[in-house]
Amino acid sequence: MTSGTSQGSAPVPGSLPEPVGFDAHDHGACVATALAAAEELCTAEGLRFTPVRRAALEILLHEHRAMGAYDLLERLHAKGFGAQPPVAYRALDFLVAHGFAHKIERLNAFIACAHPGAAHSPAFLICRLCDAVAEAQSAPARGALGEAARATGFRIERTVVEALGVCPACAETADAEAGA
Amino acid sequence: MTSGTSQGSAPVPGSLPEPVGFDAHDHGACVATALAAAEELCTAEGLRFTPVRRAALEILLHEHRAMGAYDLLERLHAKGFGAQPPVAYRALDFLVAHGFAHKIERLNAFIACAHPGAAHSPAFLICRLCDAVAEAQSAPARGALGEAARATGFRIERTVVEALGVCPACAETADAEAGA
DNA sequence: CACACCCCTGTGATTGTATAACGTAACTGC
DNA sequence: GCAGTTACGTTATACAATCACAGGGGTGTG
Repeated sequence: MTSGTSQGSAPVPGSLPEPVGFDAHDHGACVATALAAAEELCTAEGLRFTPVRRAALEILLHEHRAMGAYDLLERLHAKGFGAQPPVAYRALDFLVAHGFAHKIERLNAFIACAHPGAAHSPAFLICRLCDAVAEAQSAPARGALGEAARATGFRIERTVVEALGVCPACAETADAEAGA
Repeated sequence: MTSGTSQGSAPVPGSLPEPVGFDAHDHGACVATALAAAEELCTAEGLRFTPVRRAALEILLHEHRAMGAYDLLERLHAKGFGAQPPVAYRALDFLVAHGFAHKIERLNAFIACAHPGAAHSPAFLICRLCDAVAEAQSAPARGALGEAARATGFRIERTVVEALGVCPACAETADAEAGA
């Protein structure tokens, strides 16, 4: 539970945080499902799920990892869309604003939401070795900060919760190397 | 109450997040105290509290708000230090690494630590209108995420907790404007 | 003392992230 | 068709961060 994002695909720690290898991955189904859900949600809410926005979400879902805005821009351009930064940023703004994607502040990167539709304030587990990101729920964090905020009269609207550390796969590899 | 940082100096919401007006502020004393404490800590730990690093901390303490790296760089340069980004980033790396300052990921900015010396994992309250930042404690947040992490085998090393919202001063102004 | 070594500092150049500003195109309702 | 609104395309630029390389000033050893 709570997890549901990357993690499983954890690459070799020393390597670059590249696509790793989705060649024979069965993302196809889950990507299609998520896209359909997003489309339905947009229709229901009167939002315009335009081609760029759809393509951006599709790419994020397909990659299944945190992507930089310029990475996304490159892919969008390859698909025939514009090549200028605002193309990517406007699509990302839309996706983030409506909960289809999240921004990982620590990485200056974006990732498709793992629990689309559900109203949630997400928390992330970020591996500092392979940059894999897992999405969890953070509602409880409001209890801790909420008190401090109430005491000072601060009105919380949104929270960013990101835990840095080492994912299971990388920890295993690191331990093995340390032992050798 | 946890606070202790900016907040009190809250400017007009529409205006720029400028220094506001520290003219007749009595920071002098607390800046000196914090600097002395940092120096002592460095001596104790065998760290080199070099002139650039000291000047950087002094500026952050004096400003008493979240500063961009280039803001800091400008000030350092005005004090006779180098003018290139690495000058500021290296000093900031040192200060952050040893707990004398924190990075506010959401703002890509840095702020002097409000509880120097004490081992802590800080949380921040960030006003989206005036960019004022207050530092609180977040240790409890680990309870929430800690469980999720344990379940997945993720080893947490550091947490970033940042709450976005509206500070008391800005809320007051906004309410007044809404009523008018 | 000479030497190598390491850490810190300085500089130039480059990459990456994000937004401002402006005009245009497309969809909506009348 | 026309006006209002929203999204898109393009140019340019501000801001954030890193790379690569050149000196300088300690310290420890021979």
